[in-house]
Amino acid sequence: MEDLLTSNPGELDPLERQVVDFFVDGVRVLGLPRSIGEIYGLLFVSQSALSLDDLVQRLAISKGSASQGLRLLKSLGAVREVESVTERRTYYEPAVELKRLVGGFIREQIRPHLESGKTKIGRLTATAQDIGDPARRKFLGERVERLESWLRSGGRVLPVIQKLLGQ
Amino acid sequence: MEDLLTSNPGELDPLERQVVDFFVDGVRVLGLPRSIGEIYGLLFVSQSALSLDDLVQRLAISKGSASQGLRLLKSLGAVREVESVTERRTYYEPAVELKRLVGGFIREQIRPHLESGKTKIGRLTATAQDIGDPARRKFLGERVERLESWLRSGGRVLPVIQKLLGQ
DNA sequence: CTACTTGTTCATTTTTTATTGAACAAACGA
DNA sequence: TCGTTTGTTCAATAAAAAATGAACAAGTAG
Repeated sequence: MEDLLTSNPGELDPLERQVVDFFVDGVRVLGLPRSIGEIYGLLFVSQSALSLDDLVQRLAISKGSASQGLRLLKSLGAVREVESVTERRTYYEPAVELKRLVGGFIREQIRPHLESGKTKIGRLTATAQDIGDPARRKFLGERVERLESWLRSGGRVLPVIQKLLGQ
Repeated sequence: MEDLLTSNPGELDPLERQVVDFFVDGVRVLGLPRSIGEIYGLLFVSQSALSLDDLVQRLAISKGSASQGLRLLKSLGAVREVESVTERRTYYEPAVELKRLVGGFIREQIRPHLESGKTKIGRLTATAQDIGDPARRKFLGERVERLESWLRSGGRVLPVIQKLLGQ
């Protein structure tokens, strides 16, 4: 009933398990769901590209999870689609260059927050200027100033991180 | 029934609300619970130090949340205890130097994961060496090598971040 | 000693987040 | 055309994380 030549036993071998768990823990630090770590981990340890259905079978996750997980990983630039002339179905392989991974994460998960932070500080500045008590207004002005300086620092540090990890 | 002179109305004014929400969103990016953002935010916008009970009253959170939240913030170096000779109870004020905040976050939330990552890669290396098939073993050796290089990069980048944010 | 204040701990409950799986769409071939 | 394969969407459910609040400890004052 089982084909020993395919790498599709419906269960991970110990090494695969270890690698997958490594990435499950890894993505938790980044605030991403475990399925993301499982998918990326299995691709990372696999010598050949895998299809969505391979992931569903081997990780025992739902098609929905696999589909959504792959979408996020693609948006991060962490997986690539492998074109096949003969096959209709899509295969995926991991991007393993740290530069690309970090770049995608910064672009998709960090920059948007810096941007919305700037907007919110703008509104904050406006609200703070309406404060009647001068001492209070001065104090708040300084605090808002501080927030702006934090965001500026963030904006300056990100490119440096990317440069340092470039290769 | 209500004392208009104390800053303890049991409800936040619009500006305080805005600042607290700013930090609630901010800490979510860092993977910390909202109560952490609420507490730090209220301290940040307050001109005088606040007690645990002040936080409970004004934010309408439980004593448990306030106590645990303050503990985490203290461990991050994000709040300071203010000593008072006259008062028995402890008051808290926020640390507002980015250097200190980032340093604490790296020390408490990032470094430990890098360390445990190193350990796991050690185990991984051992497992990979037991693989029979030479081609497979070679492939896995390269991938594990890649993981090590990621962690090395992380270890190199963190001090640079800290240096850049040191004012 | 008792009553009160301040704060911590942790089992339970609530809230939030992730996962599932059924319904659907699109592409293909027979 | 209809049946099959491949993949997406999203409402319902399950799992994980956070917040609560009661019980407790330690200190203080009367």
